[in-house]
Amino acid sequence: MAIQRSKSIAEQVNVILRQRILDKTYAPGDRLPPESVLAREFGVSRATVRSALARLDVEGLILRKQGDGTYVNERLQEVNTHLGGLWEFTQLIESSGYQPAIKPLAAIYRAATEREALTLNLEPESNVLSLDRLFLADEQRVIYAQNVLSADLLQNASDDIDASLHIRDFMKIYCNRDIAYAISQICAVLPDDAARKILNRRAGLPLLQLNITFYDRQNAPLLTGVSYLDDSVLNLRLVQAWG
Amino acid sequence: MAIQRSKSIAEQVNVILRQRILDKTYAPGDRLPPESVLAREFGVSRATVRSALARLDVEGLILRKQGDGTYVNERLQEVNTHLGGLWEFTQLIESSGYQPAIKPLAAIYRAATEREALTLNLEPESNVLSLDRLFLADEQRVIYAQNVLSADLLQNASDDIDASLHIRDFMKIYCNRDIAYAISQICAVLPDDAARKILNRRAGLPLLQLNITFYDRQNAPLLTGVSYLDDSVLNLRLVQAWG
DNA sequence: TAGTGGTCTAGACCACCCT
DNA sequence: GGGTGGTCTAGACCACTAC
Repeated sequence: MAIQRSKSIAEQVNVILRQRILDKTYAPGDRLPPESVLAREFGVSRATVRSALARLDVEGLILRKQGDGTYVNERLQEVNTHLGGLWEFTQLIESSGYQPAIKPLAAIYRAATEREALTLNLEPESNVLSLDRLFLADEQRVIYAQNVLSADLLQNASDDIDASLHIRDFMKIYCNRDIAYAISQICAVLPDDAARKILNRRAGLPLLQLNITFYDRQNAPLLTGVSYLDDSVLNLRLVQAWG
Repeated sequence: MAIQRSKSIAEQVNVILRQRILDKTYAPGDRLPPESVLAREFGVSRATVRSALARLDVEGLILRKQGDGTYVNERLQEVNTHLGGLWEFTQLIESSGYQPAIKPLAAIYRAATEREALTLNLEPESNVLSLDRLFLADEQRVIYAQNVLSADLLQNASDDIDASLHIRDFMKIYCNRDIAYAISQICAVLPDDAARKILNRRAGLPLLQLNITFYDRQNAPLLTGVSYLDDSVLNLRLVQAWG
């Protein structure tokens, strides 16, 4: 878990508060100390504390009541992800209580399909790297992900690519690119035989299909892919705070 | 460009900027004026402008680049929702380019099922109001929603309930309750015959199923339901900004 | 009424990108 | 260097809730 970009003060406060909620220093249903008290404790301004609390609010971890106080949401034991974490498959698996693992199935260079070239803004038939990966939750097969990126993006075109990395780390290490946002389409499908067998799924049962394309800050498409998610194992529970 | 004091200033600035993006005053790919200029134009502080821009950023409508500027995301024509709008079905339909309509199918009182009583924190067999509604997109049937709430919540227990309201307005008008957040589960299912026929769907085709429960700020469950979504008509396209 | 979160301000400094 | 967004501060007032 090498993210460690808790650089800003607000982010650090966020981490501390989250930890206190998780280890029940602030127990479920409890009222947190007022923002002014937290600000004094951490030696920061109230605005900084509010910035940290805002994230916890969006995730549903806390409930804020004007004129009253801020409370730990006691209903979040059963929820395994908030909306922002939808595309972090390993994190999704982990927060469902499983041990995540990524098993690379294939990493091959080939010509782009028409759809891929269009999505990635490439010339037809351009050379792309195709990554097939299987996500495991406690040895159970839960997500089958097929991703494609332009071969031109790869800087260290070594032959031994570590396809078990998080997609974000993969893009950073091999392409020196940062993912800024993603556009996705979610639908229900009956998987083809290949996907069905890889996920060890009985015929006739539907799966969730996620078509995801990642972009960088310059709005250049970096990577596109199709993922199949077995929702019989992985409960996709989301919490969404109301604006 | 008068700023009214009714809603928050940041919200009004947000609406104005969103409008300018939609009507192409700020065209796709364009750089927005700097925050300091916007602050001066609206006569507000830079923090307020930033608060307004933050929402547009989360929705993917703009891309912010440190040291450079803020740009209109030119890739958002095809996206019909951001994650926060997932549970606003009419808004979802509207932003897909269709005319939304809610057709009430049934509004009956009955005893709660075991699952419903558990979810809503009710005594077994409590009296509940069951609302069956069909969402139309340009006359096409796209979402079939079955919702249930405790009969005790209804204050004006009139016989003529308007079930064509948005669920948020419904809770406000008939129960005087505000929805604070929702916990949902999303999965792919083969619908039973009833749901299949209501949505006019061929047999054997999967649908998206959303199990949603709404809560208020006091963390009391207000309403729970199951919705079936026809993703062949309604493309569920989401944009998710990366933290 | 006292205390809470919600909002807004004015100003400061930093990190980063451009030329 | 000059300008941009990113962060943080100190202080103010408002809206709401509990008592």
